[in-house]
Amino acid sequence: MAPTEKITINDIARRTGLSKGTVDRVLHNRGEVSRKSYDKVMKVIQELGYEPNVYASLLAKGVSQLVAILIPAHEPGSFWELAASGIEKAAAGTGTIGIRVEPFEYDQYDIDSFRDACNRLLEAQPAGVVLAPLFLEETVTFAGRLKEAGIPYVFIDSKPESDDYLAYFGMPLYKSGYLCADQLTGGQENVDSVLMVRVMRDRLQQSDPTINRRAGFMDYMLEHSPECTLGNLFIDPGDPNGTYFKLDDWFQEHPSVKHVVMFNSRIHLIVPWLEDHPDAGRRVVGFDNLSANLEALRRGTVTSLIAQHPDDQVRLAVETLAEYILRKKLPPRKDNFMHMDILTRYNVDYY
Amino acid sequence: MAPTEKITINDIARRTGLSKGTVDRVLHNRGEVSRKSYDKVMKVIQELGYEPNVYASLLAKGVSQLVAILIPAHEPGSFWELAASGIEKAAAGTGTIGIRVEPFEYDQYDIDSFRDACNRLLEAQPAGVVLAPLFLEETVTFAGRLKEAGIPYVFIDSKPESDDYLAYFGMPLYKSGYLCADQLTGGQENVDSVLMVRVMRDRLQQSDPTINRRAGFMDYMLEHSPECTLGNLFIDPGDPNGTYFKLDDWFQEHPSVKHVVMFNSRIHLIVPWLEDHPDAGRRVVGFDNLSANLEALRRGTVTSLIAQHPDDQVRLAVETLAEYILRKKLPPRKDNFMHMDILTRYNVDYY
DNA sequence: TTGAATTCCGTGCACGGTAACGGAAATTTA
DNA sequence: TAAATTTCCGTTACCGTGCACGGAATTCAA
Repeated sequence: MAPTEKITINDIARRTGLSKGTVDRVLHNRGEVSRKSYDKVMKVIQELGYEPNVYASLLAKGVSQLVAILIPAHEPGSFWELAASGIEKAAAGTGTIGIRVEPFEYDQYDIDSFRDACNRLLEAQPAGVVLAPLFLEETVTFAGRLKEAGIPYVFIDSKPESDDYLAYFGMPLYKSGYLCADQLTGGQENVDSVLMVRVMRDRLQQSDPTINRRAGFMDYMLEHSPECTLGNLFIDPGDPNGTYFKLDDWFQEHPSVKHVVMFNSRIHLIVPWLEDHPDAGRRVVGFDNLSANLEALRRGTVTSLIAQHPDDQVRLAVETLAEYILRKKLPPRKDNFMHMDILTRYNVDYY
Repeated sequence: MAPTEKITINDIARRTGLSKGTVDRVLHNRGEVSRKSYDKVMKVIQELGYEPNVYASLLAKGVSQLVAILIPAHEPGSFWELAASGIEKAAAGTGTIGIRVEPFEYDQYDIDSFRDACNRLLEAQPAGVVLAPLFLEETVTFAGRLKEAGIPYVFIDSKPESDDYLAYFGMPLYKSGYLCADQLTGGQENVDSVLMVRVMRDRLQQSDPTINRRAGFMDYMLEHSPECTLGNLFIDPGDPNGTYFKLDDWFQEHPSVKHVVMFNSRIHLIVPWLEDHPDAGRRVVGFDNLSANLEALRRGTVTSLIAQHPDDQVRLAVETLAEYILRKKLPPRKDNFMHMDILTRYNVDYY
């Protein structure tokens, strides 16, 4: 029933006058083949357009290949929990036949735990790795080790300057800031004041997606509301009370401000204050579909969220690796910028 | 390396004292097995938690299974072209190992071509079918034939009252109308006038998603802008000039109307008129990411689009069928309401 | 009781590829 | 030149299922 006769390793053996053992050796570059035979086999493979049968290969190999995922521990309600849910999806679907997926987690505030996770990962001898470069420098050196070991890797969320990765899946960060500004202002020109709530970062040398987002945001504002005052308020994610009082103080001084934005996934941190001080005309925009954020969106406290699909990023990363591992196929694009979802209270339910 | 020793059909044969041939016969219910042996085998299968090896199975069978897709012909730039693109995705990815995907197309305005496509489809003896119920009654009877033949099927886009389908993937239509209204008004209360552009339908007994959308839309308006006048204008998709003149006439009479909406994928039909008569304060909302619609969005003529993912619907439908065909696994949910994307000029580029 | 028809089951090959094993041929060494 | 290596290649036994074939055991008919 197949459109064309599937050609097998035996066909190649026959056509070259060699045995399938030899053909297998050239297919997997494991040496012990003379130059002449090698060329002959390669030629016939080209001519016939041979493609190995994945089932047979997997069946013979017996073992499934491991794809390791290196991400921060997914505390409940955090951004990385969303990514982790993609692991199950990737592991579940038929999309990953012959591939096992295993997460290696670390504390995103503890660089030693990161190093530790890297080592554990390498010991597991994965055939491919998915990783999010939180610790920039460490990630680059780790990528070096992977390269040395001949293990392909795919970045998600953001990526370092490196160039040896198989693929990247993430959000266009600058653009997301731009979109964010449009959502915050509702397309209105000449907004006169905006509050940007930011998180104090004590961790060093981390890759910070919010920098690019803020840049995009500010460029939009410059174009559409050049006179706008952009206020900054820094809060500490570990200190809810302090956050609350800081917001109290800030709005005491700027009572007329109607637009509030945060560039990371933690808009939920300021929701308690906002709900204690309701304002019908206020617009609040944040990022990412954490459950706490979604709740606030449903209640109307948050006007809209800009969400990426960390689970899809993981899924696509795994599928890309699977395709590469099982059939040595390179992805069509190295850098894959993914769609940004706009979430409002009216489309959040079927998310 | 596998977590637990994989148990095979031979293990079962040994444990039951029967041969693998017999085990195979009970696994596939193809008879010629005594009641006693059958029970014994089933018992051991339960105990050991046997799961067949997909590779070996596929390898032995040799042929991959066919999943047939029954959709309207995808004229360039039409909604169904988007769905068709999902076929390639489904066929390409490793997601569909062992599964061939083949479209069977018909003219959505010609019921005979639909019947014809149904027959061609059945002759191909598919192991599963994906279908969109455009011709309602015909679809129901066709579903009956599928059921009779023991072929599982999955609905996309919309679904009839039937209950024998394996799964459904589609948009929550009523909700999408609600969301649409929110986008059109930008969250403003007390909009005073809206134009709903509608398409004349000559085809009968078709399932029409726009009915539910309009209902959701009108309920939103009733809640937020009870005084709003909802104007209707019917156009003929085959007559661009007539459309243009009708819009001319209508806006002659209602020059102050700033809100225009369409409930199907053809907002692009009124774009020429809109661009000839620009209005900075106008808001225009439509559905679906046809390329013509996206262009209009980029140019700012259309304010926002509400898009589903017809390609994802097809992909998920195929994967669901694959999972069922290859491993007899039922989908976690029968009815899968999918996310509605809000597209604006600022997030359209990475769509 | 014997032959024929059923029912039920085991055997063995095929599917396409993997990789260990061992041996022939070519090359090097003494 | 014979022996010791090295290079290169064919053979073969799997991997877990599917399925055709044929035979044994049982039931039925005569």
